[in-house]
Amino acid sequence: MRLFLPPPSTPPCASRDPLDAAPRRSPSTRRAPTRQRRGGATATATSSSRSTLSAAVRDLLADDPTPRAFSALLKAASSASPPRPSLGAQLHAQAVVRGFLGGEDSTILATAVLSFYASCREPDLARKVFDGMPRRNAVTWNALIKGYAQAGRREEAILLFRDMKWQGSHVAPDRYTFPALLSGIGREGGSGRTKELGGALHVHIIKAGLERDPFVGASLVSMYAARRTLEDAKVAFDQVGSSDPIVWSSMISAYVNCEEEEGALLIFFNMLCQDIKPTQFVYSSVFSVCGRMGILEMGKQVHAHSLKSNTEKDAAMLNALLTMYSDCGCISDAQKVFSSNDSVNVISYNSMISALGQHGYPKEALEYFRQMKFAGLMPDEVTLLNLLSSFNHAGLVHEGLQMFNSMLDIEGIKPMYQHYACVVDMLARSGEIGEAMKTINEMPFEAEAPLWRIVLGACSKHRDIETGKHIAKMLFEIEPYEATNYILLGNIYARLGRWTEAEKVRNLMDEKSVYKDDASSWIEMGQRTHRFGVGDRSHPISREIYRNLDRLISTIKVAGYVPDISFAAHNIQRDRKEESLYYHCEKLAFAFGDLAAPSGGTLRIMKNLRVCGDCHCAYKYFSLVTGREIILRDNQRFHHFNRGFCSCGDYW
DNA sequence: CTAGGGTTAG
Repeated sequence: MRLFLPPPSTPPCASRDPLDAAPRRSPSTRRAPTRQRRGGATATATSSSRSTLSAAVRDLLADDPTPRAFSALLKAASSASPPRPSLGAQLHAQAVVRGFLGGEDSTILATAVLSFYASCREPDLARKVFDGMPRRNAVTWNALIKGYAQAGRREEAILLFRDMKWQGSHVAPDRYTFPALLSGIGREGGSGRTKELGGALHVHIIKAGLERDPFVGASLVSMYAARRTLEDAKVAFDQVGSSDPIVWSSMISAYVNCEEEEGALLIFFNMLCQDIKPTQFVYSSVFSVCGRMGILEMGKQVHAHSLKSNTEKDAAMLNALLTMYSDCGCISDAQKVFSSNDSVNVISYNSMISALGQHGYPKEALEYFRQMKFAGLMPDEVTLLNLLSSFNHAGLVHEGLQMFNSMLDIEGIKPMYQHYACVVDMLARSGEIGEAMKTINEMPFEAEAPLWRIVLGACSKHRDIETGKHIAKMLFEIEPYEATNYILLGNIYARLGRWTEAEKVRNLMDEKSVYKDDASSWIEMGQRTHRFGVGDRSHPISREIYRNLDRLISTIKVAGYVPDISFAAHNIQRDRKEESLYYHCEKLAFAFGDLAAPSGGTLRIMKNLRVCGDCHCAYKYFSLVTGREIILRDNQRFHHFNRGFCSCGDYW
């Protein structure tokens, strides 16, 4: 496997100025910043399409325009990004003035106006046009249905679908109707009823004989995916039986949506076997899968594949690639992807800021933030959230609070729930549990269980037993089957050495049959991923791994490591607790990596749960005695261990 | 230069 990026021998950005890597953009070429939408074009593309479109409208109105010309320009205006409602409204008004609308033969132009409003998320304006039309055809109905569906007004879209058949006089739903409808009913909100609705539409599709249409099929698959009914999505996918890459990409994202990463990869391989050329959409999804799974080698291979296949790179694909490298622990490669991207957008910056935050580089994140504004891109809610989060990971409470308090005034972004949650986390984590509770009480949102759980975790860390008990009690009522709540409360007792009470909490879990996901850690070596559970002896060279681990433990003990048995499993006798600590999955993964990789090299290790406190301490010593850099990803963030220190500064 | 369609990234 060829490396297309230099191997990660260069240290992460700690020693590099991220601005060196970032592309230089001249602010003078930009107009006043406009807020970028998801999926929007880059700022450069936007400003040019903006001017040409305005010019076209000017030219048109100066001439003696025909209805055909109006239709064509309306079409162009509805695909402008960002949407420009005023331009279309102007054309609409001019068409009225010239008497082009209202007649029997004005259906096409009126439909063009209608779909322009629909594309601007103004279904009510579209409806007005619709109601004023003497004649309508299938295109008209479909455009209006789509307008409502995309604006999230499901019920009205469905009603129109029904009316279309009865009132539309011989206008039958066609292959355009179902995608228009399905794209709207999949999304969040709604409940059992929409689920039935999806199935009912599927029946309509079959009755209409459209189940093999790729457009219909792709939207049907994605509708089921959004409703998280993967089995139904598979049925729809098989029914299409198409080699259309969009149907396949829809199926891949269905797996991703339903958190079936392996399944998504299998579909991808299947696709390659059948010689179906992956699109940017497919690569984006697969990069994301590799990142989530933390499988760098696979990610690199897919990256290489995308380069060889001459797929045109787009912003979304490169952003997914960037995130893949970061998620696999390669922050400097993520920066390289950013630098080589000549169509960076808000999401590129957000992704980079998020990555730097997770890896513990708040200053560098802030630099990208400055660079972003300098480039004329408007920070959005996610930008601010990622910055706050980077401060939180680094324990920069003062800076974080300052940014939070000024975000509305300086950036014009009103704090949302997640911003408050991040601040509460920040306060609680740093020991200001009273302030955290105060913020929860004063914020304009109701705290949800995950936030309470964060505060509970902080109570455990800072030994605040009263607040912890109070929160735990509440959480047990809201979500009695969430194992973490019990474990955190148990930890509070355990940390204070109150073993009987800790035991009581654990017993409560058993009584209610509440289970936690088993901890596991994995490391890639060559083309394989090696996964370890706690006390796992299933690895082919298990003996050598344990021997190496024992050796490592003795060495780090000499260097000063003292085991912390408060992190030992509960159901173990006291005198065995210390020993049980040694066989935590992350220690096994390191012992294996240390054996299998050339000495002195960087090891990247992943864990599905939060890293254990004792293992965190042991890793610092591991890095000291083996001279290795260790990059550990847990379910929260990255830890970079080097020469006996962790990048998190023991604050996490 | 007459109107309508599906799938990606933080």
